[in-house]
Amino acid sequence: MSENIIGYLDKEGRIIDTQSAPENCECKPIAYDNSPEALEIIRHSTAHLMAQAIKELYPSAKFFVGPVVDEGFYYDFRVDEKIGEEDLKRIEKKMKELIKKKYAIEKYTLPRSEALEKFKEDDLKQAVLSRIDSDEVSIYKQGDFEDLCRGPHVPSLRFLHHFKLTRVAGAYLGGDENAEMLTRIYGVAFADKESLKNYLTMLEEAKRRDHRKLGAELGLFMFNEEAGSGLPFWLPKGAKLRYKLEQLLHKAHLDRDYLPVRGPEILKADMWRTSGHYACYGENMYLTEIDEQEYGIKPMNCIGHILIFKQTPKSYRDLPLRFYEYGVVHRHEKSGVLHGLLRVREFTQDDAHIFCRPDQIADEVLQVVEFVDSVMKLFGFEYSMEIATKPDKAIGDDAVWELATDGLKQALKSRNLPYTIDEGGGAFYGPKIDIKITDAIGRKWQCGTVQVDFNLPERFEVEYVAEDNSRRRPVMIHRAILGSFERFIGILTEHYAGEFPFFIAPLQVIVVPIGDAHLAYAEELRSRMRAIGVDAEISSKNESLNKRIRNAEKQRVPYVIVVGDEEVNNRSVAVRNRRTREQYNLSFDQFMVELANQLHEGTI
RNA sequence: GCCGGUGUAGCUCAGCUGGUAGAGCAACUGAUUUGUAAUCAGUAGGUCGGGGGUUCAAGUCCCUUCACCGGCUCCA
Repeated sequence: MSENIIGYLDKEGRIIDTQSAPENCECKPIAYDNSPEALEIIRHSTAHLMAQAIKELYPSAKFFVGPVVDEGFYYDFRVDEKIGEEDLKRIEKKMKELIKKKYAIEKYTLPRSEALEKFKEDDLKQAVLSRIDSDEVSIYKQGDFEDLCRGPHVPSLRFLHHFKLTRVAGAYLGGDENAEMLTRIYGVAFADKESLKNYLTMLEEAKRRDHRKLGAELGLFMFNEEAGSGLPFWLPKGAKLRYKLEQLLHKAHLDRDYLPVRGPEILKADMWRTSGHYACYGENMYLTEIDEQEYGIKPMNCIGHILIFKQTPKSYRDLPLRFYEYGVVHRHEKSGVLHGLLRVREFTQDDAHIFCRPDQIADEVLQVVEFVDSVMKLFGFEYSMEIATKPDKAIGDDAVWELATDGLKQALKSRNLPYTIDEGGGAFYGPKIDIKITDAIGRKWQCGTVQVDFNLPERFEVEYVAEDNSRRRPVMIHRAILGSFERFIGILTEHYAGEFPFFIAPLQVIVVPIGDAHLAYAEELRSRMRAIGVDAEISSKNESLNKRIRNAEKQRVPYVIVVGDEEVNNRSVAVRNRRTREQYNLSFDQFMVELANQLHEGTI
């Protein structure tokens, strides 16, 4: 065995560790490096090493499972003591001590029945065994620590060096909300020091971009403890940013033949019974009573649009009919899931419902997908699409679901658009395409969604008159591009690290007059900029020039312009361009042209 | 909702084993009128998240509640 080999890939592409490989295996060796296969082995073994360390520090610990996940690994276990962030350092230290002992990692197998007997005192191991079908199970042993495990593992602890335990968490046994909660520790591991360092740097970068931190620094939004959690307040800068986004998208909707509508915030509970929300979504709804009648605050906007559609008889000539609304919705999200602007209890969706004939579905879905594409490109997001199918809690026949799901698949296939399947992830009334965007530092977020719905039109007896004068049922396509303004602005803030593109920046230009003598000129510049719709402010407080420039830069304003004697005399500006990080001089008229061009970039 | 953690001036934080609060920045006032990332000086700011308890004495200990943070489950 070569020094550097930690496992093999067999013909089917499965990873086999050195402990399991047969003598004359015709397998491809896996070297100790950062390949996905090698990392899988390294991380899994690091999880075991962590378990061994935990067992030494907390002898009462019992272990459940310790798999490899996206960026690292975790191990779930039960322990009498409370484990906090500080304890991670102790565990890491113990892990390093264990490495020095250079234990080999050995494997042996047992018949299932013997394993059941061997672990009869350990209910968590029993739980693991109950999830395994095979008659034979494997045990890995390092020093005096052994664990029921499928592998793969590195040959020896001496291969483990570059790891870090990142967080402690609680996790339900088997992911079941009603089951016991175990302690989970997450960690990361790499084959070399540099990769670990890069990963930790990325975490720092994510922290630096955190929209909650930037939101406070830039004066975008706030929350108020007394007012209630999950209820955002938009501060002037944030409201401006949001307003610009709304305007931009409003124009885009009008260009695409959408019609603005608006429904009420609260509807009688019977409406929600008809729609199925009461039964399927009731636990997330805020209900109240008015004049002895039960009402529900809307968690979605569909009903309003349906009732507006039904207000007058519709002809096939009216279809597709596209209603859109910046719909404020309220959802009782569990307290523990609230997270800045990314998960709140009151939010505004850029929601639309397209009423169309079944044969128009594919076209409409594609148009929405193209709409999404142009918005994502505008903000420089990559994205992927996922088709989510019928969930457990759902309304409507399987046949209808299949029809709708096929419609979505066909639309994407017709343009060779790639997608993956999220089994059981659909809305209760129909399947959907979820759009997952990838931000500047590689994180994925779900925002936009397209949902095909045959069920609500049925329940509300929505119809149109066809060419042959018969009554037909339209299909509803629910869709959102941004998802919600709250979540999208949170993501945008992190994507741009607070340096928003000019066309949505809440404050676009700060004019810094060097002295009082230049104030009149600065004011003239400001009013001319305002006249073309540019948000400009003057920084004329009695502070040093350097400090005023520093403060302007900290606000991440796209342009800081400095004006003194020279500029007043030449009717020019000294520009600091935040995007290009350049400093240059322009006549004011030229600068105005530059601003107008930048404003125009926000058109889709 | 569940597990673990945190909560001191607008913000970032200090306050040892209980002896009734402190810094920097921000704010305000004055001086300074500045050429590209923090001018100097002074003033004012806190029922230590809320409520209850233990104690001669609580920011510090206990209970409870609210909010936030890291996750789980859920989700735009």
